[in-house]
Amino acid sequence: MLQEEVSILLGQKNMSKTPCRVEVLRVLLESGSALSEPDIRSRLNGGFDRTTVYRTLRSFLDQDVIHSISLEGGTVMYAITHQKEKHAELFHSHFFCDDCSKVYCLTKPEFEPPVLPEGFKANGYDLLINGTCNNCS
Amino acid sequence: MLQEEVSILLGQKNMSKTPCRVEVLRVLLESGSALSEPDIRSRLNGGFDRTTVYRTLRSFLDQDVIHSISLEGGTVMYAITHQKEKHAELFHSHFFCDDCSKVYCLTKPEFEPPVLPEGFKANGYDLLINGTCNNCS
DNA sequence: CGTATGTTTGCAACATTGTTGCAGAATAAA
DNA sequence: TTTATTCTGCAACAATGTTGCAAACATACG
Ligand SMILES: [Mn+2]
Ligand SMILES: [Mn+2]
Ligand SMILES: [Zn+2]
Ligand SMILES: [Zn+2]
Repeated sequence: MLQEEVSILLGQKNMSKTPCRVEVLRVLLESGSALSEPDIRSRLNGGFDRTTVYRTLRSFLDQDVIHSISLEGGTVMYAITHQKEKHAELFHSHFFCDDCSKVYCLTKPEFEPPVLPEGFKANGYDLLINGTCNNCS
Repeated sequence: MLQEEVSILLGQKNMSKTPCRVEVLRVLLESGSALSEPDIRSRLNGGFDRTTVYRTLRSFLDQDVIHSISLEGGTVMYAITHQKEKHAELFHSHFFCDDCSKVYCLTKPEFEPPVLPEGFKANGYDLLINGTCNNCS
C-alpha cells in the first residue's frame, strides 16, 4: 500500500530511503492534493528541521518526483508527479478552489493555448484555473 | 505625453500626485513591459526607499492601476493595467520570453479554458505562456 | 499668517520562503 | 573496525514584502 508506493517512487529514481524523504512522500501521498512546505512539515512524524525538508523537496524537484505550483500571492505548493502517463504529466494545468484553497492537478484535458501575436512562439505554458471544487459545490 | 498620462491615471482613481507615485508610473509607462520591484526602484529618479516603493505598488494594486504577475520561481512583476477595454483587461494572459525574460500582457485572444472534471466550476484563470518573443526570434 | 489635520516618506524591525556553510550523527563501503 | 558518503540540525544569510513610529511635507481652516 503506502509503504510500497514510497519505496517504488524512491527506487525508480535511485534515491536512498531516508527518514525525511519517506515522511515527506507519505504526507504528500496521503494528502492527495498539493501542500506548502509549512503544511508538509507540520504533518511530518518526527519533527524535522525546515532546512532538511527544503533539501528533501529540492531533490524531489530535481528528480521530478514532485513538481511545484506557484499561486498568485507567492505561496508555493508541492505535489507528487504521477508518472502513469509520463508526457501528459509534464505539461498539465492546476485548479485552485477559492473555497477550501485546495490545489488539484488537472491531468485530463489537453488544453490548447491561445493564438499569439505575430512573431511570438510558444514553448510551454502554466495554467491555474480557480473556482469551486468538487468537494465544495 | 508622459506627464499627461500619469496625471490621467492618478486622476481617474482620485489618487494624489506624490513624487514616488509619479516616478513609478513613469518607469512602468516608459518600460512598456512588466517590471519587478528591484527593477522599478533602480530606475526611479530620486532614490526612494524600498518601503515607499512597495507602499506605492500596494495602493496601485488596490486601485487596479497596476496588476501583478507571479512567475514560477517566485519573482513578481508589476505592469500597468491599461483600461482601454475595461473588462478585457481584468482577465488576460501573459507571455514570458525564455530568451530576454521580458513579460508581455496578451490582451488579444479570448482563450477558452479546458473542460473541468465533473463537479468543478471555473471562475477565472491565470495563464502564463512561455517561449520566444517578437524581439528575440 | 499660524495652527491643526492628514498624507507621504524613511528607518528600523519583523515575517516568510528559500538557500548555503559547517560540523556532528548516521549509513554504507572497504 | 576503519573509511567514505550521505543526512541532518543549527546558524547565518538573501530576497521579498509588511508594519510601527516619527519626522517631513502638504492642505485646510482660523
Ligand atoms: Mn500538478
Ligand atoms: Mn497583464
Ligand atoms: Zn474546495
Ligand atoms: Zn524576448
